Amino acid sequence: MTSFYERVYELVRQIPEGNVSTYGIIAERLSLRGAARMVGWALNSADLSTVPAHRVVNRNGELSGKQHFPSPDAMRTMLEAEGITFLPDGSVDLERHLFRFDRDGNDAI
DNA sequence: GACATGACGGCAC
DNA sequence: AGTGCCGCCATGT
Repeated sequence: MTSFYERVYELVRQIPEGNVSTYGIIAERLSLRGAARMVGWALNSADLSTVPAHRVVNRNGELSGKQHFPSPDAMRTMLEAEGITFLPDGSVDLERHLFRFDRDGNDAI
């Protein structure tokens, strides 16, 4: 039985390079609407080498999870390396990089 | 088994 | 428009 974490990981892995998603969208995708916290929590136990957790930001485009990376700047650096642009206020330009899982997010896991 | 915690989000004030 | 509170669900103690 697939654990709750694996579902989150599988979904996050589907976020293409140069794109980001939000905890809320992922939670909703897992029928856990309103429980976005669970997503971040799951990522906390995720293997950063196999799960692009850096591509998950809060609904405001802020890197709320940077403190959970090896280095606080790692998240931003990795995103920039993928071509993601940031707004003057330091948040991700969601208008430009938000990935919407356009019904292509394979719900079969 | 109950209580507190947590990488969020929405709504009320 | 900014701040605060409550809700949501899985895990750890």
